Amino acid sequence: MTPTAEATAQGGTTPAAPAGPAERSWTVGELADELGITTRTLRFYEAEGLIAPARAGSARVYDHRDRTRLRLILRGKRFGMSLSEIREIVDMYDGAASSERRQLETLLARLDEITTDLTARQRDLERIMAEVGEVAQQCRDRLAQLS
Amino acid sequence: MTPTAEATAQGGTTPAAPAGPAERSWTVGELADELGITTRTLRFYEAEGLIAPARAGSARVYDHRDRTRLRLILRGKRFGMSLSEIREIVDMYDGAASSERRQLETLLARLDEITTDLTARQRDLERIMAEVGEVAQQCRDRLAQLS
DNA sequence: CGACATGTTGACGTTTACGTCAACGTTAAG
DNA sequence: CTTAACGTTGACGTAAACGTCAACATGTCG
Repeated sequence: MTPTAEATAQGGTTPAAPAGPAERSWTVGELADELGITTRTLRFYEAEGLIAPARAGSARVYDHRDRTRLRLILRGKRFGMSLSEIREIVDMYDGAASSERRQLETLLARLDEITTDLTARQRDLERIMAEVGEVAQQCRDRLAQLS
Repeated sequence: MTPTAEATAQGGTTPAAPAGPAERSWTVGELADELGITTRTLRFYEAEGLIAPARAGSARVYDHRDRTRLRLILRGKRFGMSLSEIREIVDMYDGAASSERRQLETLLARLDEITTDLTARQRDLERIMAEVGEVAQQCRDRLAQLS
């Protein structure tokens, strides 16, 4: 329904648009390509409440905010967070604009926990890198021994 | 079968054993408790070829090497590696004792790749921490505004 | 000697994070 | 107007990483 004037904001560089900072938008396919994921994944994340792109009729329309959020999500994934953990965090980005003291305080407390966890992970990472480095050194030593 | 003299190495502190540095060993349950995982997980890792504990009859007997390896495995898991990736790495720990030039060289190359990946993850982590820190700061600002 | 704790091997169930169709609507080109 | 490209919503399949349960052996305490 309503297929009237939906095809807005397309031309990359609107020459001299006086009242708009060239609001770029993406389709599922475009964004999926750019992020190196599939459209299925994007729809899945939406169903899981991780993102909520606008719609042009029934088609999804992603903006900069969505894109940023997605990159955050993928970054979280890359170092082992589950989608529900990620959702918890990205939801906080919205919650930080709250104006209720109680809500802000519990949010801050949770952020502290997360920071603690992240710090621990950082240490884990350093240890792993150190150990990988050790093994590499052993390799080099052995190679040297083989003159 | 062969349930003869298997119950070795039990008493924590053999009073004055002259020729042994008190080789400690663990049962599945003990090790699972210590590592905060279940016995099922330990058996699963074994089936997947990640560890190969000794046997006393049919019972599994883990030594220090197994325990170290397990901690490595869990460390890897904690920051998002799959079990097959982990297996690849822990196998290298054994491979580093090789004496074949070719093998050592491919191993070193792989270790370089891994290091690159780990470095990338480190950056991801730093970014996430920075962003979480920003959100926390926003919270504090808003709390301050509520005087 | 019987109960109980702990071990063993299957075999099957479950959750997460998507992949893979199928069936359909909508512009864009030829 | 047909075809093709891209979008939509289900519905079902799947691989990884265990959990759960059954059926059994073994050692030990009272």
